Amino acid sequence: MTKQDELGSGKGTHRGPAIDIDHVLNTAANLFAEHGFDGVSTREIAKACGCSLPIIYYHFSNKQTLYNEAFANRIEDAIDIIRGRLSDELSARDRLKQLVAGFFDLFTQERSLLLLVQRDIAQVASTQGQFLCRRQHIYFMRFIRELASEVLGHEADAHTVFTINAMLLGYAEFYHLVNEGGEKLPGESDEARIAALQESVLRVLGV
Amino acid sequence: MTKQDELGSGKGTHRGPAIDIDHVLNTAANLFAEHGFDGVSTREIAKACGCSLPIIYYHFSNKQTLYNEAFANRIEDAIDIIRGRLSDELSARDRLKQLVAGFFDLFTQERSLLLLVQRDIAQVASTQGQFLCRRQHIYFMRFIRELASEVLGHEADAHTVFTINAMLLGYAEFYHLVNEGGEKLPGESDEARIAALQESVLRVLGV
DNA sequence: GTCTATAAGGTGATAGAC
DNA sequence: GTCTATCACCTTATAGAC
Repeated sequence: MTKQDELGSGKGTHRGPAIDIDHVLNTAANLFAEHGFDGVSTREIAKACGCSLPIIYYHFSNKQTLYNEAFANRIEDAIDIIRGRLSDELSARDRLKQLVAGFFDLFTQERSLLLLVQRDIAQVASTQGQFLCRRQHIYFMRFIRELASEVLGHEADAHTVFTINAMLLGYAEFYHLVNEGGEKLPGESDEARIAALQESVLRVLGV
Repeated sequence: MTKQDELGSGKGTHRGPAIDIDHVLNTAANLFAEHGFDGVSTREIAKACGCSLPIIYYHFSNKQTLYNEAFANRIEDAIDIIRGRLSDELSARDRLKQLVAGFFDLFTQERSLLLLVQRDIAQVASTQGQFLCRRQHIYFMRFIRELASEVLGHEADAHTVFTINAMLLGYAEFYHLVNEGGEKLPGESDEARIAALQESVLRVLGV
């Protein structure tokens, strides 16, 4: 929400901005994803951004705010990216398959996105955090329910939708776990994995 | 009662042990689960245990060691608990259903166990941590593969096993997320959820 | 084995000069 | 807006008395 002025709107007497807000948000998101909120210090973030610590605090009131904005900045477009890949001309079944493929691509290719979501989920389930991606979560579940219902020809029940959602997230988690862990992923290529995952989703739907 | 510990073999001139190792491990596991490795200090753990900080360091060489041992202590019996619930007399299909129910019960009833596993997985996928529950993970996947193969009558393919595993973990994660998040879980009771989850697993298998 | 006291350094955050 | 310097506190870990 709080997208900054970017540049140029200031007093104008000084040299150009020494800090690129978008760069800070991206760098912070990556570090938070890797090490978690408590695992990275504001000093480390400043250093990684090539700027001083106080300038961070000048633009973000505190560490939590920086985290929240970095998180939002990284995840805000995620749903739109998946949605943008759907072509309306296809059948509901094929759109559902595209949805699965889009989710797979997004969360396997951008590891930091998944890590942020993972940490977000874990925090909600422990310290009653705020569930920063609640909006996206609800939206995505509704999305699946609509497509699933269209495929089925009747309203999909809550449990099936819940399970499909869980399967997709769990799959992405295991994907990175197995991959970075040095073990062998199932299938020969990501295309084959997507096809198999789509097949599994349709099976859970019973079609 | 049973556990009071075996270090009475020391000098013997002092009063009894002021520290219960098992209590420390349990307390530490709970705190680490809630707040993560970096989110809790050794001081907080000592305080929660009702003992001094140095005595922690006397028994555990450093914080990481305490974490590893607390983690191991909490997760070591997990697989056995699930396995112990299986009765050999049943069909492979029913044993697979029991496996799913056991997994569900274990990871939904003991939230801290799931949180530890979640954090472990996230860490492997980021800082190349050690994957503390690697052994259990491999064991569980093999377990599923064996039962699934028996149900199918032929060797289950890697992707199906992978997906089922992912579905079970993702389900448990979402269970806590939705539950603590104040939203409504699918189904009317855990029994109904288990039944639906078993059904989904069998559908993924295609039986 | 257990304690008090403390070392050595990192943390979030800010004051104040420019 | 951006910096240097700094505050007050917290961190992991240990030394040394008992």
